[in-house]
Amino acid sequence: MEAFQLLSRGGAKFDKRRFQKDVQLFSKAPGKTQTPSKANLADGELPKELDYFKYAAGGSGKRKTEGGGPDVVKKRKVSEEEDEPDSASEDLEENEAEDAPQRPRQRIVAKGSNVPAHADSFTELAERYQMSSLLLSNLDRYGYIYPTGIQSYGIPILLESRDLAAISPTGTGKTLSYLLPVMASLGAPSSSSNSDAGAGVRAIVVAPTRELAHQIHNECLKLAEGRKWRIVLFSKASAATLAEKATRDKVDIIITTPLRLVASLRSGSLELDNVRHLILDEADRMLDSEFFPQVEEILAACTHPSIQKAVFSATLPAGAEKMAMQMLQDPIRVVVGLKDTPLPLISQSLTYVADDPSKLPSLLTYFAQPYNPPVLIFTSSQPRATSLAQELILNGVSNVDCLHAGMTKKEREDAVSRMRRGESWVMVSTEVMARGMDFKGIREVINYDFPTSVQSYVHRIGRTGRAGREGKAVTYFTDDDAPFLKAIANVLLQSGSTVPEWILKLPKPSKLKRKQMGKVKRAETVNPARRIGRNDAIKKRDMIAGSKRRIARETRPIPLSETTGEVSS
DNA sequence: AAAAAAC
Repeated sequence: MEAFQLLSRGGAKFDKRRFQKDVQLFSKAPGKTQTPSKANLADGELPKELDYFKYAAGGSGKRKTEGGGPDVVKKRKVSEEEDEPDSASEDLEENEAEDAPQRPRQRIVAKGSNVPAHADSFTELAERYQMSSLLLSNLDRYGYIYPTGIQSYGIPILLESRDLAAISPTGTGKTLSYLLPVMASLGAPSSSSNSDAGAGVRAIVVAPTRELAHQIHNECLKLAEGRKWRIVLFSKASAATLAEKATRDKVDIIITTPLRLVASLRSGSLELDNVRHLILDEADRMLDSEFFPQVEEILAACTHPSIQKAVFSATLPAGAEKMAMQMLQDPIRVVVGLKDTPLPLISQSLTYVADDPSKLPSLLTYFAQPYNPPVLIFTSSQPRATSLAQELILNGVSNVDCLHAGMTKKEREDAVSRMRRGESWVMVSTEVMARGMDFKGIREVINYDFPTSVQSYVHRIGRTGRAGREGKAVTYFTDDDAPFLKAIANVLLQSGSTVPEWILKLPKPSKLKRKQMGKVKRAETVNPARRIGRNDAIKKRDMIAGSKRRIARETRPIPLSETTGEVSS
């Protein structure tokens, strides 16, 4: 591992010309620059639904501290010039009024009892809820100009102490949607004269990976600047410190992964009886079968009668949503855009690679041509991530990094910071990077291994195209991936990308399976050996059906493209 | 449907 990091450190220097296209895009900002300012916030004439332009201004604005300020302007320009009434924008506008909008608009639906009015600006929020001027100036300092859709709807709901299930696409500012109201309603740090604060931790944010918890912690620290909040990124070390009561009582917010918190609960070193705010980020992940038992334990430990709970995600399958609604009290459900759908800003494509051995050559061909770094590559397992990274390095690809949960804490941290500094051109990773991570300006996501669910797909490709930027996502698929191909293809379609017609003609796997069960005798579907030598049609159908009982390896894999005629009938 | 991730 070390050797390969060394290898990856060497090689060509960062080539600025690679970015020239952007630099030009950014700097040739036209007359209508209109630097976002407070004056804009005051005009109060904003539409009820926040459009992408507005969203982009708010979201990419925060990048001005990290680099490339003018992109706020750039995005605005792009949005204004675009008048592509393509299927994606139409989808998103299905509930929109009659005025034919030139820009795609987000559809925002808030359901629940007595839904608080949304707020169109941060100043409006501050006035309505007496938010501290410090929070407001920190927003300003970090370039948050306009609230995004989810912020504009979600923040008032949380500030009015309501429970919330928030569904909003990747990269649309969900983190701020809960951090801001939590900090605003905590009022002041516990250590100061805050009479009704009580003793012990007052707010908890739970996230599925260390990297994401770390990132949320950083965001939280930004908002807290200038005041002595005690915001703790929960780790082994901080857990040990928090075991002392004197320390524990002064903590305001803990940001943690579930098992870390549960470990402290079990050891009796931490009590959550004063927790007033509990946030589950990546809620569907937190409620899946692996994490849910831990989340249950956390929920059970939060015994304060007036606890506020909220869940956030870009995806929330029906089952997870049901569970979420059960744990929430009189919740309000906010959906921005279409559930389980990527932003149309991400141009997606599917690439057929016949089988696993064909993937590496395809990827190397890709890297042999000019490409836009940084690129994030997803594999299905830790060993595959490691070996793919090594292969890329051996084949001369520059600045390759790897990140998966099998690496040490330090290795992971180092990989993330190289990514943050823009030193990684190519990051090979696993599902651990799929959710929540906000690396600035990832230009392209490559699904080297096919994602195992629509949710995984949506989150993975959501690492690009964040905060109003454009992004590109390529997904490799093999014959083995056929059973799940159509579901993903539909996601592409729904978000405005195009899909080869033959893929759309694929029947639903389950349906086909049933059909096949009717035709093929039971014994044959049970015994894979019996199928060898059968005619191609059956083999093909087997592949499409994705039966676990695969045809023996010696059978030549049949490219899916050759099979469409038959299976689509 | 299944791996990854959480300590």
